[in-house]
Amino acid sequence: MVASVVQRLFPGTQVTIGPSTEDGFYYDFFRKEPFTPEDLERIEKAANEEIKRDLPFVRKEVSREEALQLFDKLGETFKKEIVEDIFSKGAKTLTLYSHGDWVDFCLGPHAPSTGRIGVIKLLNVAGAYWRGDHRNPQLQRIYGTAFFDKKDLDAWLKQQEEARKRDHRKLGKELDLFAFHPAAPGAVFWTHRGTLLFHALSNAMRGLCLRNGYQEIKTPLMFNKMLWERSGHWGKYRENMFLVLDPESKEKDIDERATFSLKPMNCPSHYLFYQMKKHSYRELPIRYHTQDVLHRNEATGVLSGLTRVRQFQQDDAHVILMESQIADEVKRLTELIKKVYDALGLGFRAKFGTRPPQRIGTDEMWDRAEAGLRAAIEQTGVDWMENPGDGAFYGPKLDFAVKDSIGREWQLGTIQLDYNAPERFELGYVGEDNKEHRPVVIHRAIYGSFERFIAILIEHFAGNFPVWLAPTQARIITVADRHMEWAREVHARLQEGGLRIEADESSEKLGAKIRDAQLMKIPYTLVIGDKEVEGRGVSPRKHGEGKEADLGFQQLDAFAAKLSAEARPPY
RNA sequence: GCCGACAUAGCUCAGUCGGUAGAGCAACGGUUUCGUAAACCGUAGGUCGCCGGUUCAAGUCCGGCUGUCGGCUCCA
Repeated sequence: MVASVVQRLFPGTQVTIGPSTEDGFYYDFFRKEPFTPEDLERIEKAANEEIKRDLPFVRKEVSREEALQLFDKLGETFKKEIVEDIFSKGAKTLTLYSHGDWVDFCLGPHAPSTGRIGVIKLLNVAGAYWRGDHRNPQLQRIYGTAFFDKKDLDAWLKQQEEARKRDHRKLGKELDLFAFHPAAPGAVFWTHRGTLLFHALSNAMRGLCLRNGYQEIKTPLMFNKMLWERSGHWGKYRENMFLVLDPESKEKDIDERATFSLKPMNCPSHYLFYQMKKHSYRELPIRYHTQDVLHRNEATGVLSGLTRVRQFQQDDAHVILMESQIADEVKRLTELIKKVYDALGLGFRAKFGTRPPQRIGTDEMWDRAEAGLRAAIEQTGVDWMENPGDGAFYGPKLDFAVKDSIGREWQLGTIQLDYNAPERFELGYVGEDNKEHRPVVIHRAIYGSFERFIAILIEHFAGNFPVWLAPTQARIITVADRHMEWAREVHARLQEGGLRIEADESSEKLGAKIRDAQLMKIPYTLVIGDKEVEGRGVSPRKHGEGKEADLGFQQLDAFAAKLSAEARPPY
């Protein structure tokens, strides 16, 4: 119906496709002039008037010839292309739906009439490529949604607005966690508070890896291009790599001038590391964990807050193992991921990417690899779906995805089998038979990148971090200056216990200091006045509103023990 | 990279028709010493993202660039 209104208001506009989405719909149009925000308002108004006319939707089945003739007459070249497609895939007829004198095809079903639609709200307009291919003409996509009545729409809009309040970019500024500067697009400035949060996560992962048979290593950040040629990155990934060019070189070709590249991934350097010694089958699986900085030269248009950056760190690991160990290892990994996500309360979905059309290795190998992954995921009981053909060319994978506050799904953790790398790098181990064998590699990350993971966590907790993650775990505030001495002692003693404590020594009133601490979403505010000085204790106030917030007087040692317990990572 | 929008003080934002930039908070100085979400008075703070153009005059209009945002493509 929106398309019919667009064609009436903007003659000459061609229609293409207009499917429904999770929370609304979009329709792609081909028109030279861009739709302005004002145009959207006009379209929305006209569409809602059309609803009131309550025109019936009429269904009709037509043959290929009839359909082509119809859309040819209407001058709808994009529609004709889809019609051809539908019939070439074996359809016998095409279902048309019309209302008034406007007609489109659709599998249906449709509502009986336009009056049933309720209320339409157009949200925004964006560019999109015909058939999702950037070599094709660019279309204009109008996004919108519809509800049975205005009240539901308003409620939904309000909810969207609430979600935007927990946007990590907004909270990152408000809670003083990170910043960006035009001088380094896509690279994060972590503030002290943000760095504390980063390290809390990073150290928890270190501990987890240490307890699960990993060795943490660090490898160079920059490598001679010969390494990338060997790994295949030079051929497949070079446009995403930051290259170091030889200033002396007179070569025009950037390929020839390049000498080194910043690493976009850790894998090749882990293979080099593995090869520095000879390995026995008894050592396998060997697990290397690295949290080094990576650089990927992402296209300007895709950068977005912390979720898509050019410089980032992963909780990356590569497991080198025998094929017979895959099923067991994948199960352990899936359980590890589940443990971490569950501890944080993150709802996630696993996506099982199976063999793509373009791939290496035998079908028998893929059968084994996919079966191993499938068995592992089924045993752990996590929510998963199959993404046929979404595996990497070198092996199948499991991706773990979580939604952000506005509903966009981001891939975080991943488990990928790799049969290609061991060949390229000629990795080997000495087997029981005293002969050289080829191992398999598993690439895995649990957080994915710290940057993206932190973005998701900020939105998930709306900035209200649990004590173990909170940059400041408690802030000390005094009622009057005469309480400063005890406050400083409390500060020092808690800090000595390894806790992240700060003190507000300003001359503000208590209420103002409480408010400041609350706005920073600090888990505990420790009030110190006459009572606390005398009793050698503190009066903690838990973050959040309400009468229960004030926990009342507590001895310092008792509170310190409680806070320390809460400060321990849950994994 | 492509399409569109946006860019004003540290932050959030106002700035009408083109006539020489403003608020609140934060900061700084002073006063205040107070018991659970904002004490009071004062001061300072700006190359209106950058470059160019139109104009007697540009935050305002036009063009280019950079960055950000919403999508698309991409995402080993």
